Amino acid sequence: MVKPATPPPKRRGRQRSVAAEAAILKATLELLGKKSLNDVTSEDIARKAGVSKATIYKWWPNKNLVALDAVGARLAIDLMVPDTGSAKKDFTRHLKDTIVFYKSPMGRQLCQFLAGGQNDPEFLDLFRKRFLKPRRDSLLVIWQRGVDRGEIRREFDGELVLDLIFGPMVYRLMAGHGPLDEQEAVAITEAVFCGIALPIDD
Amino acid sequence: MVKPATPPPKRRGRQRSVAAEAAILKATLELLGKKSLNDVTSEDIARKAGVSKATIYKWWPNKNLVALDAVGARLAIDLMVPDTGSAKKDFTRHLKDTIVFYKSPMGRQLCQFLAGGQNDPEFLDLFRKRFLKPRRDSLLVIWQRGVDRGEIRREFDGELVLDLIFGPMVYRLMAGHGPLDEQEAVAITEAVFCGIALPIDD
Amino acid sequence: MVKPATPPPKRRGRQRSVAAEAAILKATLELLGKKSLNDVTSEDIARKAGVSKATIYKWWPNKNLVALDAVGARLAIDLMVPDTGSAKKDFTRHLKDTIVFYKSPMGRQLCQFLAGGQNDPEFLDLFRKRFLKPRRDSLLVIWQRGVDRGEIRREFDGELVLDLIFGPMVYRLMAGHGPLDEQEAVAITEAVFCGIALPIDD
Amino acid sequence: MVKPATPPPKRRGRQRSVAAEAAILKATLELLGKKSLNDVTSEDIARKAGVSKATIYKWWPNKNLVALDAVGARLAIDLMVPDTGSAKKDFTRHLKDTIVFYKSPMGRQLCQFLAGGQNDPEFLDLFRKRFLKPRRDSLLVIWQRGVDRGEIRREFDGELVLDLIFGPMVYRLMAGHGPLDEQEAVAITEAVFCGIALPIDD
DNA sequence: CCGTAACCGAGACGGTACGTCACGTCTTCCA
DNA sequence: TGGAAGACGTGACGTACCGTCTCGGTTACGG
Repeated sequence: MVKPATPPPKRRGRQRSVAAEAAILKATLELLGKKSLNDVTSEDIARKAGVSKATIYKWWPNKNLVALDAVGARLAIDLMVPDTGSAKKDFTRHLKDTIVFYKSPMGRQLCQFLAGGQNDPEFLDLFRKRFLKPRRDSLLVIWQRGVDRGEIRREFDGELVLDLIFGPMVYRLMAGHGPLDEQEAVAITEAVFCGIALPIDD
Repeated sequence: MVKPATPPPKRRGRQRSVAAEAAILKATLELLGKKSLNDVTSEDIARKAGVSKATIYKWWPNKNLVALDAVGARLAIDLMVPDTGSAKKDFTRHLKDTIVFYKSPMGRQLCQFLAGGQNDPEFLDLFRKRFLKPRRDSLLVIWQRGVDRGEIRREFDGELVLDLIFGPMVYRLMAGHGPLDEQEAVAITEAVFCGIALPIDD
Repeated sequence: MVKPATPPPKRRGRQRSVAAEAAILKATLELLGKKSLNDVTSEDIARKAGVSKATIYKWWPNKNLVALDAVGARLAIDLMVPDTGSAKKDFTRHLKDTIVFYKSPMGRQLCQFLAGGQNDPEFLDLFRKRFLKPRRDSLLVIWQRGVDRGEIRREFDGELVLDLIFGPMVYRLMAGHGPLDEQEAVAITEAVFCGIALPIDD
Repeated sequence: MVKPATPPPKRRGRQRSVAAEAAILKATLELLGKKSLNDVTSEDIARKAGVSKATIYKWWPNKNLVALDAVGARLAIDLMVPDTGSAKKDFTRHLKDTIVFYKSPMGRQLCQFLAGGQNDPEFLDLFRKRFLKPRRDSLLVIWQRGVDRGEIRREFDGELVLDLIFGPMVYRLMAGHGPLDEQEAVAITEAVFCGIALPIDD
């Protein structure tokens, strides 16, 4: 799956089992709903998927990448970006949704992956490419629209804007040092858009 | 050390070896400069400190908490907060310094700890209490001064302000999806203070 | 090996490595020739056998039972019982051989096992079943022939006869309080067969 | 205790605590009634005796020798040898008593010591000198009387006679492969005195 | 009658082996 | 020839007991 690329052009012998792959991803996803990434063992996955451990390692170089695919495949679906006509509203809306999802047991994976990536640069890289990048690219659309409509100042890089908005969420998700709910989402976008400085209304 | 609490004024029996504790923390710190937290084994620490593994486990429930103490003890020193007369300048200054430190090999620990904490709530909790909290409390002073001087709007919670400023840094440190240097530090505080929205008026 | 029971006619998956098992037993045997049973560590065995410690513990519950199998497998070979036509000569002959063997560095295992068994009833039980019993059963043949030929009084239990002959040897082997050589072997069987009492010749 | 030898001619400083020593021996003895020798840890003894571990190691080189002293001190008392006028009766009587004692929970120490001695020649040596030798010397008296009275053939060494009688018991105590009771005691001495061979004459 | 040496309890220490766990690889047989 | 079963080597884990070593404090001799 990591390198699906070209669909197999027909090979001799038994063909790769699509069922096995699906079972592996499904099992991984379910397990990740219950345990943290590194409490899920490769044997857990194999057993639950009714699959051999060797089959897993045949197609993925390690456990983490299985999880990445499992979560990635799933989230590819629900990538939809609001378009209310206001960048601020769009960001607020998306931030709220994102927070709700990532706080759910099924959604802690973002943190798990970031955590896993700290000890595995290769994995972190893939995580960015296959997980983060697509989402961020979608969100950049909001930013671009905002800039185009004259809602957002041009001098700030789009990437930076995303980090200004989602960085605080990521921080709180990972460190858990403060509340994280719809109210915070509103406050964050409000602050990012309007700034925390008092107008120097001399 | 994890629970030093009240240092008992006089205890019977052989006193806990200060040398051993110091050696453990020192060794841990040095090892953390070279390897990631979970590549440092308890035996590494024991060997390098010239200490028995059992001694480590007598005082710390696991390796992570040793590392926490090691780093904590060290950083307790260099907690100093700028005071230029401008909250924005103070935050910018501190953000720059912090970025430099956390990007150094010796400073990756913040990420390691956040990563470790994802699989160990108890550890995460302690990390917040003993590592995060003191730093944040110090930084709140900057915010408070800003509010008092009329530089910062009262309606934003101080904790939120910290996350607005440091969240983006944490995010980039952990995910590595974008650059992180002095220039970014300036851009972040600029954006957080002034907002990314275009003034509507003209 | 500890519970080979019925060798399953065909099993799925990778078969248990005969080479590994043989290497383990061989290594154990060699180590036992040099050190006492409890100076031989499981890591010694693993290293010398080029095998993982986990593999050892997969098949044997502990080190002692490995040793038991190692020695047992070896001694299964040289179980041969003399048949000179005289029970007394047979016993004497066998006692001599046995003494020579058990006094050799490679043969101290009987004592090691008896020693180990004092702290582990389960091990002692297995030692009896897999080590002692077969040897004693073989030796009972000598006794039976003696009874059949009218050389030995019927009123003594065969088991008791074995203990009368081998008990003194075991005692001296373990306690080391007296010499133990061919001469003693002769004296023991002589005494056991003819008694130490003076005939009341009147 | 191990080397009391000459009572100290008066030393400066605090005197050795008789109470501590007694407590250690008492505690050891009680623990040996419940657990096997090497399940009794030095800390068990220290705790139960209300004594410091260092105090133990100050006077005894290791745990086993403490146990030896503990048991030795106790058994020094009940060394009494029957004198019925018949060596065979005397031996039978003593064998019965001995079996009863050694089969009791408190009396398993003989086996424990022999077991412990297999890995510690020095300990085994001391065990022989301080435990075995005195008992055997006492029992030799029975043998000597038997010889003097013309009950026992002169050509057998006294030491050998003891092993003929007590070897089977030791063997069964340690290996547990056969019953051991009064009946066996009678059978053993009967066999040893009269021999197991059928008289050839008729 | 005071100093000092030898003792004592408590308990921390370095060391060594234990048996367990998860990883990712390898081997065998079956479909 | 792909895949399930499952055994394998590796290497870290945290625990247990050993016998040693400080501590602070307690006798009791000898000056």
